[in-house]
Amino acid sequence: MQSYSTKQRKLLLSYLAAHADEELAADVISRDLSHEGVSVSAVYRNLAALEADGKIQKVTKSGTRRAFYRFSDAAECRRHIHLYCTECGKTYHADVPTTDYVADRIESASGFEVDRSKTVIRGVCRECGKAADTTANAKKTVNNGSGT
Amino acid sequence: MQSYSTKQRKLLLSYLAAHADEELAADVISRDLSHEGVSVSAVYRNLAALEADGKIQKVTKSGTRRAFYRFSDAAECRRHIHLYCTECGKTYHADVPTTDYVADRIESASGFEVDRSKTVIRGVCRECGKAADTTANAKKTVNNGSGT
DNA sequence: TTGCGTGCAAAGGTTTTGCATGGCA
DNA sequence: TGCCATGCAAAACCTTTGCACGCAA
Repeated sequence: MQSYSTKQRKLLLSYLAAHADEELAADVISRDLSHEGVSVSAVYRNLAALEADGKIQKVTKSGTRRAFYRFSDAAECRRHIHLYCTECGKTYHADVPTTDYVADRIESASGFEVDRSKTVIRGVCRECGKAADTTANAKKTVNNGSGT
Repeated sequence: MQSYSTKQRKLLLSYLAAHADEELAADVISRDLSHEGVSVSAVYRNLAALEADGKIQKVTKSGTRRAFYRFSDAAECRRHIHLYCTECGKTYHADVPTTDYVADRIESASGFEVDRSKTVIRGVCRECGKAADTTANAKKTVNNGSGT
């Protein structure tokens, strides 16, 4: 299947690049791009294509019905695992040595080949962890849901 | 908020327990449970509550519009990271030492506190990796999408 | 008895699609 | 020129909700 480089496609791509590592809702992207003449369907269609292509990831958030899309620069990001802070929503990059270390360890232990580009580790970043510690004085239990 | 133990709730819980680590669509759960008198709304409402409670996770899959839910036994699973094979859809458990190793490494390198119960590492399991290798003789490129 | 949970069906919001037209190569 | 991509609006779909009733505690 051929693929043309249309104005809409370019705009979407540059929008995504400008918002790398953020989790974006389709309607937000759509709204921001509508000024420049990109229709909702174009956004959805391109988003779907990019996702099928592995260039962006679709994620779900609790409490809302819509899907969110996350883009990261391929060359830059293929190498390392992402750390997503469930408190502030920011995404961090684990450094390459750490990533390699982690991936190797898992691969040698389980024979499981880690796909760095698709793996997102969830947890709490340093900043939010600090904040929580402070709060913890008053309220000891911070984030101890049960879970899997 | 009080919480009653209803027939539907029990059925859903035991259904989830019987399908631990699988990624289940709400309508599938609903269909399977409808025989025993659990309505769609009950399924959704309970699923939402369980998710808000951190007991199950909601995930998105590419190519479909619906949400999938994954349950794992809390006591058993809180300790280790999950490895989700994007080829066959199975979820594996990294052993506890490996999990600790990985989590510690990330925590010490980035100050990022890993939430084991919410982290799912994506990649290809040993079985599927083997299968791919065999195929690779004919077709060298196996799964090299770009990505983040 | 109190009030949470359920079922049903209607409402809701997000995402997908059909069709005619526009634009890239 | 040939075909992919876009726009628009309607359709589809999954999920959520309102309301009255049932049931756990």
